[in-house]
Amino acid sequence: MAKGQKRLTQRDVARSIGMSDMTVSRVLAGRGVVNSKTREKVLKAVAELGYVPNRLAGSLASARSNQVGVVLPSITVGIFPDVAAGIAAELEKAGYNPVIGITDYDPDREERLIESMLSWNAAGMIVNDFVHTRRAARLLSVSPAPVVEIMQVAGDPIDHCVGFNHFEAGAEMVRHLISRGYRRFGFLGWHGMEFAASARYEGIRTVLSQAGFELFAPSWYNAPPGIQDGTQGLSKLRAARPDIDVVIFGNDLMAAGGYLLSMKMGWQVPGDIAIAGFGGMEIGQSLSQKLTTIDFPRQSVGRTAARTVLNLLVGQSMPRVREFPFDLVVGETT
Amino acid sequence: MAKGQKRLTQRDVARSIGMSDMTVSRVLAGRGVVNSKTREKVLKAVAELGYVPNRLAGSLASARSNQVGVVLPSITVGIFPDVAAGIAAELEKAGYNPVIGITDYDPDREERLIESMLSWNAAGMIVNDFVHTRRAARLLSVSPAPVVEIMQVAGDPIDHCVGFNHFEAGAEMVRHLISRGYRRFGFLGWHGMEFAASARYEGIRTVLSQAGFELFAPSWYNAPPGIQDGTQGLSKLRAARPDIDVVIFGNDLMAAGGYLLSMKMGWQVPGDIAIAGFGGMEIGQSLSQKLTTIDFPRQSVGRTAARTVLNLLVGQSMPRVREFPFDLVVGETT
DNA sequence: CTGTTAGCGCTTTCAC
DNA sequence: GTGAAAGCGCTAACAG
Repeated sequence: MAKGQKRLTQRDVARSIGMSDMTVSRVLAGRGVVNSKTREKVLKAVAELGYVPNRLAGSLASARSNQVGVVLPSITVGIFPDVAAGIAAELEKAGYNPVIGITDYDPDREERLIESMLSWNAAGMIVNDFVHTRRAARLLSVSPAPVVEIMQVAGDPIDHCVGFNHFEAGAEMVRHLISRGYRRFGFLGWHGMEFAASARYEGIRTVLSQAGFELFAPSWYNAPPGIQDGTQGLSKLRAARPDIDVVIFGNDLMAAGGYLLSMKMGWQVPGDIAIAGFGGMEIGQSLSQKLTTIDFPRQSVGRTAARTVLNLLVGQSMPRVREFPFDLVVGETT
Repeated sequence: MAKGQKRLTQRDVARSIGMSDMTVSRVLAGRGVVNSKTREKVLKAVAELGYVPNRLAGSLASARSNQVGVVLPSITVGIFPDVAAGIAAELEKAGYNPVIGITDYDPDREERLIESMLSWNAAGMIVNDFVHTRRAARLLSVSPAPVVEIMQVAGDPIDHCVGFNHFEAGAEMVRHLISRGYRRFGFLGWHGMEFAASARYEGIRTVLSQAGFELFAPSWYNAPPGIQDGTQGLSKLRAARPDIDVVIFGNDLMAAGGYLLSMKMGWQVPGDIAIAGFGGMEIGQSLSQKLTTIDFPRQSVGRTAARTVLNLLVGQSMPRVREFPFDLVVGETT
């Protein structure tokens, strides 16, 4: 391998065909007019030499960049993989690249990632939620790059936001369950740094207390829970409170875990126990009975967040707050 | 918001405390010696002004970068989310950032992403598998950045590789199943652009044909299959060949789908039908019966790939090929 | 349509 | 321990 060779420059390309570097720049950047024969000569030389432009230099000189910073708590959990995929797909169509950073739910890490991305002249920033360290928030608001905060809409965006009304999602789920006749509610979830989940829980709690129904919410997890947390959680919950007639799980993974336990134990769903989740993940719709859940258009939010950045970049004005509708999916488990 | 203001420079910081920009540079870059009082003055000014260094300029001048390009087919499918998380975690510990690109199993997109990352002076590159366009391979091998190809080990790496012997994983699974007494094998999976999956299939096919047993592999999917593909696939397979006594699924998601179908239909597992998967995903271990599968240490591969890049960057030599062991997980479904 | 000049914001190198 | 000069590789702006 040629590891360690000197890198070719635009000038090398220009020299090889007896032109100035500016001409090569014009061809490669696609700005300004160039004679079509000259253009071809340039492209041929570029291909032959295997020249790769140094965008660092270009971006420094032009103060433009095609990188968009994307800072998320996780790329493995819940709706984030799909959101990230949506962002990546939309950016790529426009010739932009996502630079993805994972905070692992740590605000300081988020701050560092944001700083790092801004220091690389990110053209725009997509970050999770409204909660940032004071410094991170300052960096974002001071930066000339457009900023889109995703997932939630109930808050005051630094710049722009696109997401869901999670409080309302929780509320809607409860209204459905009440209309189905359920009266004794259980909840299993986490809400550590997952503020959208907390908002959903608030919605659940509020509507239930308004309606005068009880909510039994015994266990909280301090990491994003999975299938087995749902299984174990439901097992304990039932032991403690056999009278609970419906359990709302913080996400579809947990709900699936709860459902699988119910099957194993021979509990009738619904009947002995009803089950609901959040997220609209494939697993919930793949069980023997389809899970009742709230489906969030995950890819769409990602795509819209990306489009918002891209549009702002070309000077098009965008609504500060973009709320996406969610879908109550009435399955067979309630 | 202050969108659109002129960006602060090192010189602004220097002026504000009556020093030269070089001194600020030394403090911020941590190179060279600076009087400790001067250092503090600089840091104070930096914090007060909210100065964020322009790494573009720094990296251009120093020809150094802390960005590592990571090019994967997907971040939502199979083992990739965990691999990516492992890479990100390890890079971050060392003060490096991953720049993640998603090819969606498109070689041309991979080429574009690789070019883009190299043009940003990526310090290193982590890419999936050994299959690239000719130009992408050339760009990687010509680049001064260390390159690590991940997932597979059976091949000739451009530079370095870390991954699994997928052929052997398939072979091992079949040996286990044969030892359990199964004789009529079914397989459901895809192997479009997922070369690791193809290698596993080859392992399966080879061992079976050596042993003289039949393999019925009717349906191929042209996208990464999920739970429901497993359900539908098994349903059709059973209709066509009720005598098949064990089905190997290309991944644990499909296997879970097959298992859930079996529960629903009242097929005994194993007995009426045995089920095996690949991946070691949570879902397989969360079913009423634990799934027999091959567990790949996904995070570890990511971490090791990252460490390989980081070590090469500091001049430490690394083995060209790093093979990770996998685990046969004997569950209750075979 | 093409070339020249200047400079992006930083770091390297060499003085002092 | 600190500063001055030069330059990384490209593009903006202007000249021709």
